[in-house]
Amino acid sequence: MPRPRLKSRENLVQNAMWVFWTKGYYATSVDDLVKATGVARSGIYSEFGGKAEAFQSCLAHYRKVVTGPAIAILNDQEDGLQAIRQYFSYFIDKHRQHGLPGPGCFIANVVTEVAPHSEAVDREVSAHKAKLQQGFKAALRRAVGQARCDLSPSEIESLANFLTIASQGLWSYARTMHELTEIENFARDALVLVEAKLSPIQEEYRSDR
Amino acid sequence: MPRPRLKSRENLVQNAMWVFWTKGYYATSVDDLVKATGVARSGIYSEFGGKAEAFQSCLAHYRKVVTGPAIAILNDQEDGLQAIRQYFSYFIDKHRQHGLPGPGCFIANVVTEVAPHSEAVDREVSAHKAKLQQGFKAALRRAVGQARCDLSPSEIESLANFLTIASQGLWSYARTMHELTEIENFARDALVLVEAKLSPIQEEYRSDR
DNA sequence: ATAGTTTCGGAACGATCGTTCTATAAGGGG
DNA sequence: CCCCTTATAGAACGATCGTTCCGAAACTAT
Repeated sequence: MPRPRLKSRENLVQNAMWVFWTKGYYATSVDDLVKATGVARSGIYSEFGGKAEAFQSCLAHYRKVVTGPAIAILNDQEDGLQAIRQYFSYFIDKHRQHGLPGPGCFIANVVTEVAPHSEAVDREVSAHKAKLQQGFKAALRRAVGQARCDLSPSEIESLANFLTIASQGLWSYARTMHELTEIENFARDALVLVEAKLSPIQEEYRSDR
Repeated sequence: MPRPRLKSRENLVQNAMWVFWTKGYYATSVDDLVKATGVARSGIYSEFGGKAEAFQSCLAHYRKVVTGPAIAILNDQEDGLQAIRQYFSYFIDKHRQHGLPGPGCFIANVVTEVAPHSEAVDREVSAHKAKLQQGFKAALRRAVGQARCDLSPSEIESLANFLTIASQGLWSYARTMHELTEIENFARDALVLVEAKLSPIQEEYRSDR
């Protein structure tokens, strides 16, 4: 009965997400969304409700199609160390496709710009952080078992938390980096540190304080 | 001869900086600056030139009064490890004063929100990153000497780069953290990793790939 | 006291913001 | 065929944006 939607509606969320991701929330106008998506103003309002809700939907979409698969690698790849390696490779590949300076991680951008102003966004960010951290933890647990070293559960928890926050720094700076090797070097160094932690004798040489 | 400026002009940059720092660039209006600083619109325009220039001045001011002293600790504190410890303590103390969730690091906020849209801001961010990284490098060099271990210059460079980017993640997430211990734990874990790196025997147990 | 100079407070500008509304176009069921 | 529903494009809304402008206030040097 009704007039059929134009095909542009199929990719509405995907295209809107890209605009918010690269330009940020406040610097993106509804007109930007109209132009970038090819969907009429009313279409955007009927689909999302408003700019704030559109942003929220794009953020959820990002978690589903971008960070979801990345965290799945951490959870599913049997070799724990290899899982962490592939997690970084996943984002590095994305940045290779997008070109540098890249868009970084949508969530990393949102943490500083929007999360402090919106409870709903803050909850989404917290949920992501928890999922990522638990992914790192799962991967580290497997790595510890495979390396037969003696990291305690609380040490694994700490290291997972550290990796979560540290990689946030990487995806932030990816927005200003001009060379892919800068990202690759960080990932390599992170893995070297994890591997050092997994060395069975690390306890003997703890610092004195 | 002329009418004297009100005393509010003395703290103009300081107060304007705080607004940009906590609210971000696009979410801050010139009216917000007027209200927060107590300086008339014309005063702000005669002082800075415009909103963009005001932001640039505040960013430079932030580097002078906030990150400058922090990086000075890395460069001046004789004990290299202690220098890194005090660098983190410096920001943790600031967040203790400000309360949580805190403002994070102004520059960390700017990297994601503004740097991709402004060459001038991007240059300021790059300059900061270089200074911080070279501070970490100087502190690490002293720490290596004091621990009598065998880290190569390029390994020191890598570790300094890693710490620079990783701490960026910390100051980003500080905007959403509700417990000071979350920040303290990250700092502690970072130092544990550095200390592990400084163990003289770490080379023997390198991973196989 | 008066004239001169600069800041102050706030009105006013055009542009753009997010949002709402309206008239038109496009198909499916009677 | 006509009607009904819904999406479209775009006009229009009030609010707010960054910026400019102006009269009144405030202090000094004469």
